[in-house]
Amino acid sequence: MTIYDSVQKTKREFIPQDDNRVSLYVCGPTVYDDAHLGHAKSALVFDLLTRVLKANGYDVTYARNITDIDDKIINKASQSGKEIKEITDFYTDAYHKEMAQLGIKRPNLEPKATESLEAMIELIQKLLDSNHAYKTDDGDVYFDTSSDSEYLKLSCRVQDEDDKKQRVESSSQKKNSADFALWKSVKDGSVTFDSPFGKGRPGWHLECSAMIEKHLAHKGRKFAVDIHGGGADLLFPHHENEAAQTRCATDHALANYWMHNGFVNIDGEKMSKSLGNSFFLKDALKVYDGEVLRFYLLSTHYRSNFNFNEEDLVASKKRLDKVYRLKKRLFELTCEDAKTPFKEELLKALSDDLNVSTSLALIDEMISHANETLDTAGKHKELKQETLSNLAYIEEVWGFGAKNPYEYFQWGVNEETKTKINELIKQRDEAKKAKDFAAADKIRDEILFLGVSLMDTPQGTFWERV
RNA sequence: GGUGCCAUCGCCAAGUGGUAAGGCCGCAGCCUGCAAAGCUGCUAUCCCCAGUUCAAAUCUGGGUGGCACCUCCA
Repeated sequence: MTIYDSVQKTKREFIPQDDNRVSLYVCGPTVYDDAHLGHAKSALVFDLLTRVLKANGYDVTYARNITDIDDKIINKASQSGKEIKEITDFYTDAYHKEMAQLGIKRPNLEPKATESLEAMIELIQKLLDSNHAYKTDDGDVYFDTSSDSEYLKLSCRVQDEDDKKQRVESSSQKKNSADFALWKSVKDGSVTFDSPFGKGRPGWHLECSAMIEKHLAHKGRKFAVDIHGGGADLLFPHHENEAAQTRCATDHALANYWMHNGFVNIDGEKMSKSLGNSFFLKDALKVYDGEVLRFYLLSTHYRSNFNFNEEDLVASKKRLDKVYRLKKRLFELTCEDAKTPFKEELLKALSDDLNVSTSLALIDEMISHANETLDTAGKHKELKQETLSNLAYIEEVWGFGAKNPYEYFQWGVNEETKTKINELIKQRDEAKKAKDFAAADKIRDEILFLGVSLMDTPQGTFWERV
């Protein structure tokens, strides 16, 4: 398997440190608001990665944190008059439910910041003891970036000297402008946690380093984790700072491979609060099947920026439809597991830094070939078995195609309408029997008006939501 | 201003030296009472210029045009 390492900026053969055991850490959400499509993209990418790693025989331990200590959460609490925990529990729960609708499996570990304070304090203490951190008169603790010769190497950045001076003057407590807070003291009596450095709260960057050290780190190895992932924007400063902390406080580097997923834009514009164009997952899920969103959001390479628009989503859905139509043709047959060339090819494509395009092209070709053979006369028992087995493999590795195909095509249609459609289909069947095609076509138009298209087959008339 | 990324058919999108995958849309046909679905066929020489090479979308240089990060952000 190969992975593009976004720090070395090159594709590398993936070799875990510890036999076939893989540790993967991904920066998760700060639970103060609803998840948007960007959160979905990130969670999807690493869900796919986990599935591909497992399909390659690796034993994967996947951790994704929940940031439940943060100024934005605290602000929201004070504005709304709610308790912190009420807010974080609500959004954590919503996050899980929405991601589940996208077919995203829960990671093995989901450490919360509030449950990792000891590990954070321990890490700060180590940094203070080794002179990589210092306290200010205000009671804050900062990481001393000048103490780390490797600082900024991860994100390949160059410190601008003029800029450096200016910023230090404006915040005199810091030794260097790039220094970041490990512990912020809180004096106004709002939300605080106790520590040997006084009351306060931890810095954001610290959380991930501490949680990795506590839950995931390979002790005594060169790297704490095999793969560290997150959104492209996190490379600097978040991952740079994380890596610095771990490097200076422990005997290993943070990660061997770094993976950063591209951004989701909406109709060509960056999602942002100020533009008011954040597309929340909960809203998208009202209009589209979660599985369609999964397919669409994963249909382009994870490192490219993704431009979400309805037209492309519709085109993407049509592609997924084909998987389900084939499944429909083989409905009621049971599947025996078998090794097929298709599976090998599919996995090979995905194992090349998640080459989803090639993988999807293989799926299209497999479907086309199966349909072609099924169209020609004959029983094709072997082909049917092989195809079913291939479809099951797609479900396992890609995470789509698991639904009942009839239900898939009728997604979002309420029971009342379903009854009405079935009634109209009966009427049309009678008209067809009587060779009254004008009446039958009129009924079909009526059904089409309900947003449903009909398909007459030897097994009867079926319908799909358009 | 600094750093980095990208530019392939109407749209989405693979392909990093050997002569352009796949999907959507469109057109023609088979099938169908007619459709839908499915199948078959057709549809690009890869932003521009120069260079390296037997050979370049793919490498080098220059240009043009996008984008991202540098501040909380997936």
